[in-house]
Amino acid sequence: MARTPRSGPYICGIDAALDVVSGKWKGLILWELDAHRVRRFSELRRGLPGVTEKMLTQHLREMEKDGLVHREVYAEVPPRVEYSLTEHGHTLNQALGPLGAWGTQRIRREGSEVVDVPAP
Amino acid sequence: MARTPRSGPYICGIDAALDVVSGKWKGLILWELDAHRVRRFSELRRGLPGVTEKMLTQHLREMEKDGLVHREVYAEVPPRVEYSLTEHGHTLNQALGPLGAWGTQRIRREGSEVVDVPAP
DNA sequence: TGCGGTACTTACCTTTTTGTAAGGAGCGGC
DNA sequence: GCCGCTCCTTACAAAAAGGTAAGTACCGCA
Repeated sequence: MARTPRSGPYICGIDAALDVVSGKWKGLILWELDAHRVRRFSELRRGLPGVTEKMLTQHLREMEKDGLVHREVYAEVPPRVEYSLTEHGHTLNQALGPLGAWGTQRIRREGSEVVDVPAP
Repeated sequence: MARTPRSGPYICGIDAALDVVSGKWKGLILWELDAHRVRRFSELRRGLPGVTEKMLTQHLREMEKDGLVHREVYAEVPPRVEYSLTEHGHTLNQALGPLGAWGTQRIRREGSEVVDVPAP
């Protein structure tokens, strides 16, 4: 998604919402953070099979800028950084609920493969 | 979004749903078709300020393949083609409802510009 | 001394998506 | 005859998104 011509002008709410969720891993990041409340960088990486460190940081930074996730850095060695959903991130996730249900139906209809990621 | 490695494997429903809605104009197309029930190609084009004919056909074809829109061709001269939502397209739109509301809130929060498209 | 673990950044390259411009088929109107 | 209308298609070009690989800094452990 474009980063520069960001933040509108939007034609409708869908537009504005899709803007913050579209990105290869954002849906999953939201899902992971919602399921676990708090996750460290490496936990997220392990939770998203195939994501690279670069993409993960990039997406997390964008979501932070969009006010969806909170980033807490602990000045320790080795470093520890914890990510969690903000209030807005949480409400977004709730708004995504029906969409997720629709998607699940679609998967069922199409008989597409689904990769199941076991929640630890 | 990728067209070739389509239809999964998906990790969750959100994933599957976002796959069919991500595309620069898909949200708006859905919105237009939901608001007017039936629209001709040229009406859609006029309804989506800035869309090119190529992108519009491309997106409509993908959405047709995804079972979201129905395409009715009338063998007339000049040609007439009417687009409408299928049952799945309709339920998708309903599932997008909460997301749209969230987006509207976000726009309000951020004070982003919104381009209002007058519904004819 | 060298390796592993953490959480990144940076430079570079490939793939995907979007845009630009042009053409086409058939008919009515001037 | 030529223009305009409709709904596209095609070739090409630009922009954006994603991916690869390497490097950084600090410490504990063997």
